[in-house]
Amino acid sequence: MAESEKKLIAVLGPTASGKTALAVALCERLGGEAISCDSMQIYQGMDIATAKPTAAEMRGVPHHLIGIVSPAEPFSVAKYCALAAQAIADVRARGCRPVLVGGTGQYYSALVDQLTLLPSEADPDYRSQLRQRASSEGAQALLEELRRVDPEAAQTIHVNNLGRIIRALEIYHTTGLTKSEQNRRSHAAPPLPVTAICLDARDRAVLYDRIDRRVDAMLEAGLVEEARAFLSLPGAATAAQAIGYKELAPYFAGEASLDDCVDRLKQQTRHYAKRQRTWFLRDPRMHVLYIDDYGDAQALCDAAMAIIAADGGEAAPEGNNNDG
RNA sequence: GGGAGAGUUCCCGAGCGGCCAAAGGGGGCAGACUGUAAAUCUGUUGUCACUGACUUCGGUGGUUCGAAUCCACCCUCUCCCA
Repeated sequence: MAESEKKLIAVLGPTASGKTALAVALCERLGGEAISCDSMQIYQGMDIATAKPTAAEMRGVPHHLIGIVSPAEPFSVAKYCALAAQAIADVRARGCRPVLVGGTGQYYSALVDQLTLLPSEADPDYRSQLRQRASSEGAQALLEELRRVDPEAAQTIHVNNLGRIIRALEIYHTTGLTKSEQNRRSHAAPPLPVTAICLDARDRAVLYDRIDRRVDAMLEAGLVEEARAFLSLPGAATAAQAIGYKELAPYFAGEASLDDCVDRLKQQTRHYAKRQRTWFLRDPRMHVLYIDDYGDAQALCDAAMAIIAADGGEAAPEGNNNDG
């Protein structure tokens, strides 16, 4: 089977679930290259906080879309999709198997469902204008305005979610099409054939323990200094949202102890992990692999290979995968 | 030893005679998500036979038609004077 006919492989899951290790192992077995699906690892710097794979972890497997955008640059799903589609094509052209790996659900879904994200770029002036109106007239007024042009969208957006209200109005303002209409048109292309594997833990304590240990390791690796440097940079819209920096700000400001900030950081990471699970696990195409079902990385990789084989993307690996 | 104050549901914290299973926040649990997405937002959170009943506001005993709220004593903690 030609590489271009084989399904894309995707290794997804909550943070600290072991995506990188599994993806690298799969690449080694399948002759693959990893393509990151991570809204924060895409930025330059920010190495510790975003847990970018180290050279040792990559074990020589090429990784794409990591550290390629300046944190000062505005980034978006649409840009990601374009870059990722190109990366997938490049890997295939090289005769290699693309293995998507990451935890950003929105990027993953937009890419794999091949959403056609039409013309509407952000319009900063219009946005700030709406934001002003929201503070003077209230968000309810904006929602009512949206209801007039796009009742369908207004129905699904909560008043408190101002960002979504503004974006919906912005879409109409910049394209003349409603968000609902755009959403319908976005499904012009068929979804990419993919074997998607989501890592998860049956026992949530297992995942949370991994998160705690990872944060501790980040601190040892110099997270505090990286955060101090990052926070002193001028406004980096999207990048500034990364978990790992803003949580330490109270410490730098002398308003909280480092320990308290670190606890907060771990907490925020757990919340994030939950949101990731919610996103990935609702996808009916998702194959779930519970990390606590497997004794070692080898067994986990065998299980993943079995899923890939069963999903029609690859010949079954030699050896057996039955003694998990 | 003397004086002042505090003990509330998983945590913090409001309540100070009925409208209190008890505001608000945190945490937990669940969910949404189409150019901010590691973001933003929603629901839910004593128990049960769940449009009702039952148990709960440090403990015990009172006052009252009625108490988390008032009284007495006890226990614990904080602070001030010795």
